[in-house]
Amino acid sequence: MLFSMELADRPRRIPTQARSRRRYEAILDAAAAVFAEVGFDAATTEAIAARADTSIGSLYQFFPNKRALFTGVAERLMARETALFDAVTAERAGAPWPELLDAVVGAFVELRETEPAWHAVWSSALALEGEVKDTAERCHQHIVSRTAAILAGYAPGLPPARVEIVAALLVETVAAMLFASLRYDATRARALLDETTRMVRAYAAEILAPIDAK
Amino acid sequence: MLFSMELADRPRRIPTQARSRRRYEAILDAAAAVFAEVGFDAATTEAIAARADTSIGSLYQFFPNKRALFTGVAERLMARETALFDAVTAERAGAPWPELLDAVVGAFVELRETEPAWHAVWSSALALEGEVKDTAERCHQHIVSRTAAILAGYAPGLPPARVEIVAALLVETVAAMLFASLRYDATRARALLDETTRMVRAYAAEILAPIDAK
Amino acid sequence: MLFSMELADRPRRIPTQARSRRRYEAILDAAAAVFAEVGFDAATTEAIAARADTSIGSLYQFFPNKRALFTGVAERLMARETALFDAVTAERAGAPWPELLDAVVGAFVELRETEPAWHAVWSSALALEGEVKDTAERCHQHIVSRTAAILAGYAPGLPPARVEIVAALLVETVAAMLFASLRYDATRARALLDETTRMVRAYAAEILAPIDAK
Amino acid sequence: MLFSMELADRPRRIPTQARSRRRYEAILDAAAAVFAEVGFDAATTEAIAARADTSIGSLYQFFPNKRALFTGVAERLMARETALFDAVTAERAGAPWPELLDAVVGAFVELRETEPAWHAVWSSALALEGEVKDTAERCHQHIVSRTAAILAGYAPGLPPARVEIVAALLVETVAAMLFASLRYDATRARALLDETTRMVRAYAAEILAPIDAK
DNA sequence: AATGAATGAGGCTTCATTCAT
DNA sequence: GATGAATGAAGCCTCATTCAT
Repeated sequence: MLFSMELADRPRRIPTQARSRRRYEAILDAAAAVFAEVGFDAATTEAIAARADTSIGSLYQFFPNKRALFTGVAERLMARETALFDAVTAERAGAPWPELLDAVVGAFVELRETEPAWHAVWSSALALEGEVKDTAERCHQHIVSRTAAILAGYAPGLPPARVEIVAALLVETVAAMLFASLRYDATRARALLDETTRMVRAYAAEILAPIDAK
Repeated sequence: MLFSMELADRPRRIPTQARSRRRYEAILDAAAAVFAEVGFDAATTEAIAARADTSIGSLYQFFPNKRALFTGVAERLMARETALFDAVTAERAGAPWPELLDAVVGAFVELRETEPAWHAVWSSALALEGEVKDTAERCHQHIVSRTAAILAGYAPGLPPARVEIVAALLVETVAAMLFASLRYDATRARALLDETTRMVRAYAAEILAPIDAK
Repeated sequence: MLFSMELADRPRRIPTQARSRRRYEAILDAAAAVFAEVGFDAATTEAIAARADTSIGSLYQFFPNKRALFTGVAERLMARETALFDAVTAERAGAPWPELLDAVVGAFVELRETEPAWHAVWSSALALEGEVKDTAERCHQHIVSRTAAILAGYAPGLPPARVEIVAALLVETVAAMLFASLRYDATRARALLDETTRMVRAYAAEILAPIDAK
Repeated sequence: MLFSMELADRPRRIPTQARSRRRYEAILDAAAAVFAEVGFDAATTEAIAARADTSIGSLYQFFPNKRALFTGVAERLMARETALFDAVTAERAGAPWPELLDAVVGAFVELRETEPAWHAVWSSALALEGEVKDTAERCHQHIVSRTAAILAGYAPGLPPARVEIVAALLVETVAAMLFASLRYDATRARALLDETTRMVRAYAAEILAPIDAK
C-alpha cells in the first residue's frame, strides 16, 4: 500500500548480485517452460517454483504476482527479439531485399525454436491487460518502425503512410505464419514458411518495382 | 450417473421446442459475448448464465460443462463460417480471381464484425483439447480444401502439392490479418486488410502468371 | 406452510384409484431398485422417476421429498417383513424350537433375496433421522416382542427381563448375519448362515435346557 | 498437475514435523468427529476444517479429497483395532477360552467408546469403493485369521474349513453386536453385549466339547 | 393430474498470495 | 533472504424441489 508500485505486473527488481541473479533467471526459465507447456492460465506458481528448484516464497520475492512472472518472461523474450532483429538487419545493411527478408525470417524461425515460451507469450501477451500488452506492443512497434525505415531505404518514393502500413503488414504476416506453422508438422511448417517468403517477395517486388521502373 | 455417457464437450440435447430453443440460443449468445470479453479461462459459467438471464441450473441442463459451452459457440461460428465461405465462392464461381478474393475477404470482415466471439474462438479453439479442436481443424481444413479446388481451377498447371500449400498460406494469411486487424483502430484495420488483399493479389498474380504465360 | 404435515417424510397419500396406485407402486419399485443400487445419498430423484417411467413432477405428487420416498420403500419392506415373520411363526406355532428357528431364518434369507432394497433400507434406515427410523424401530420392536412371546412359551421359567434381552439378541444376530452374508460369495454366505443357526441353536439349548432339566 | 499421481484416496503426505503433525492429527480427529456425527455423505469438508480450527486450504494440503480424509480416519482406526486385537490376544495366550473371549469383547467395547468414528467407519467403509474398502477388508480378514489360528489351538481336531467359518461367524457376531448396541441405552447395551458373550460361549462350548469328550 | 424445464443453494476443490519461522 | 505451511476467495457443477403449461 505504501509501495503501491509493487502492485504492478513487473518484477519487483532485477537483482544484480550473482546469486540472486542466478535464481532470478532460473525462475524466469522455469516460468517460460511452464507457460510454454500449459499456457498462462493453467500454469501454477507452485509448478514454476518447483521447476526452478525454489520455494514459492522466493518466487514472490522477485515477482509480486503471476502476471509479473509472465511479464518477466515476455520482456526477456521481447528484448531478445528486438536485439535479434536489429542485429540481423544491421549486419545486412544494404544487402538486396530478398536476402534481407530471408535472413530475418530465418533468424526468427530459429528464435522460435530456441525460445520455448515464444508461442505462449505471443498468444497471451496481447490478450492480457496491462504491462505485458504494452511491452508486446512496444516490441512489435519497434520492429515495424525499423522495418519501415529499411523499406523506405529500398523504395524512397513510397509515401510514408504507405510505408508504415506495408511494414506493418510484412511484420504481421511473418509473425503470423511463424505462429501458424507451429500447428503443422515439420515438413509442412517448412513449406508454409518458404511459401511465405515467396509471397512476401512477390509483394515486395510489386511495391518496389514501379519505383525502380520510373 | 444418469447422463454418464455425456461427459463429452457437447450439448446434452439441442432443444427443438420454441421456448427452449430460444433459451438455448440465448445461452449460446451470452457465452459468445462473455468468451469474447474475457476469454475462455476467465469466463465464468455464472457470468454466462447471468448474461443469458437464466440460472446456472438451466445452463447446465443444456451444456454439461464449460467446455461444451465453448464448443457450442465455436461450432455455431464454424458452421456459419463454412456456409459463408461456400456461399460467397459459389456465387462468384468463375469470376476473376481478384474479385473473388475481395468478396471473400469482405465477407469475412463482416462476419468478424458480427460475431463477437470470433476472436475468442479462434484464439482458444486450437489451444483447447478435444471436440473444439477437431471442429476448428475441420472447419479450417474445409476452407483450405475448397480454396485449393478453386485455385486449381484458375491455375490448372500447378502441381497439387503446391496448390495445397498455397491454399493453406492464403487462408492462414487472410485469417491472421483478420485477427491482427482487431488490434488496430478502424482506419488502420481497414488499411491493413486492403493491403493484405493487395499482397495476396500480387502473390496470386505471380503464381497464375507463369501458367498463363506459357 | 399451511399444510405443514406435507413436510413430513411420508408419502403425501397412498392412492386408491387403480391407475394412480399402479404409478405409486411403480415409483416405489423404482426407488427400491435405485436405493439398492447406489444407496440413499447417491440416488437421485430424477433417476428414480426415470426408472419408474414417470416425470419428477409426478413423483413429487406422491412423495413430498426424497426421504419420503425412502420411507415409502422402507415401510413397504417393513410391512412385508412383519407379515412374513407373523405368518411363519403362526404356521409353526408349537413346533420344536429348532424347526421354528430354521423356518424363520429360511424365510428371511428368501425375503432378502427377493427385496432388492433390503440391504439399502436396513443400512440407512437407522442412520436417517425421523420417520424412517421410527418405522424401522417399530418393525424391529414388533419382531423382538413376538420373539419374546414365543420364547416365553418355550421357556416359561425365564424371567421376563431376560426373555426380552435374549429375544433382542436373537433378532439382532440373525438380522446382522443376514446382512453380513451379503459381503460373502454365495457358498460362504450359505455357510455363514448355516453356522449362525447352529450357534443360535446351541445358545437356545443352553437357555431352554435348565428349565427342561428341572 | 504437479500432484497428478496423487489422485488416490490417500494423504498427500504424512507430516513428521511436530507442528504439522499436530495439525494433521487435528484434522483427522475433526474428520472422525464429523463423520461420526453425520456420516460420510452428509459430512462437508468445510465442517471438518472448521472443527479442526483450520482453513480448507490446509485440509487439502494434507488430503487430496474427501474420500482420502475418510480413508485416513478409517486406516487409523483399523490400525488401532488390529493392534488392540493382537495385544489382547497375545497377553492372554493360553488363557481359558471364556476369559479370552471376555477380554476381547471388553477391549472392543472400550475401543468403540473411545473412537467416535467407529460406527461411521464400519458402516461406510465397506460400502465405499477403493482404498477404504481394501483397508477395511484387510483389517477384518486379519482379525478373522488370527481368531481362526487361536481357535485351532483350542480345538485341534476341527477341520480347517470349519475353523475358518466359525472364526468368521464369531468376529461378525461380536462386531455386529458392538454395532447394534449403539442403538441401545447404556444399560441395555451392556446387557446385550453380556448376552452376546454368553451366546458365544455356549456356541464355543459345543464346538470345543466333542473334541474334549473324545 | 402430468410434465419437465427452471431454479439456486451448497458442496468440493484449486491456487494465488501471505506470513510466521 | 529463504522457506513452505496456511489462508480463503472463487469457480465449477449437482440435484432436490418448484411451478408454469
